[in-house]
Parts: sequence; structure tokens; C-alpha cells
Amino acid sequence: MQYWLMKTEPETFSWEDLKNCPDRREHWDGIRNYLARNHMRQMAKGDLVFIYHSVVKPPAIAGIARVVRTAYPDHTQFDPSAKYYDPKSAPDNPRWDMVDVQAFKELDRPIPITELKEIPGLENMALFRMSRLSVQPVTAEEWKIITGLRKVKAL
DNA sequence: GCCAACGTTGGC
DNA sequence: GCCAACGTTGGC
Repeated sequence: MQYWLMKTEPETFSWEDLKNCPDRREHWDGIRNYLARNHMRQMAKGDLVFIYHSVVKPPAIAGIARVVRTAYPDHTQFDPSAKYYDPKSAPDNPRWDMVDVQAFKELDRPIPITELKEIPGLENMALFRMSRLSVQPVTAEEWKIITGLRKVKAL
């Protein structure tokens, strides 16, 4: 079992949007950063993921999802009308992948980054050290600390 | 292969 | 709105 954190701007796609998808699941497209992509390629079915809302006030972990499909080509890279179209990516050798995630557990309220910064044991989180990385690993210790901050309810 | 210029992310 | 961090691009 591995743990991850994935960022999203809720104006584009939020935790609530994920919960409202059919079967509460959706593909996670639009990742155009190699390190983030490589992290997605390491994901296994059943891995758990913090869904993090960025660029809003306050930025916060909004919910817990799980990986329901491992990495496969992100179709939006081939769509000239898509925001994340990549003309350099060849269909026979796709550059960008996505995974499918499903809303899995609800937090009784979001966990803002300001709170996370104050918690002993979270000092080394990638969230603080690599501020622009949109898909990042979370250690088992960090996961345990963070989920312990809230009541976690099954969906 | 280096590096300056530029664009994007994202917290504050 | 600012600006730091940092990834990408392109000239040389």
C-alpha cells in the first residue's frame, strides 16, 4: 500500500465534483510534469490519495480517494482543442498518463495547509519542499498523522 | 551542453 | 497582486 497527494484547483475540478461523478470515480487527466507523471506510473490499485485543493483560501486537503485504475495514456494530450494538448506527443508513444481515482473517505472538515505546517512529523512533506509538484508521495507515517487529525467517514 | 529568458504554479 | 521556485525552451 502506497500513499499519495494530488493537487487540483477546485474551480476546475473539486473533491465535490469527484463525489458527484458516476460511481464517484473519474480519470485524473492534465498532468504535464514528468516527476508527477512518474509518480502516477508507480501507483497501484488500492493506493490511497489525499485530494488537495490548491489556489483557494485556504489551500487544504479536501478528501481521500483511492486508485481504481493504474496509469494509462491521457487522451487529452492528442486533442488539439484541449487545454493540455501536447503536439509533441506521438500516439504510438504517448508521453502523458493518467490514473482513475474514486472518492473513498470523507473528512469531517478540510485540513488547511497552515494546520499541516504546525504538526510535528510533517516537516518534510513534499507539499512544503516541492511546492509545484502536483502528484507527490506521502509516507505511511505522514498519512497516519494526517488522517488522525480528523474524523474519517466511509462514503 | 550551457544558460538566459520565459512561463507556470501556488502560497501569501 | 506579488514573487519565489522551478520546469521548459531555444540560441549559441
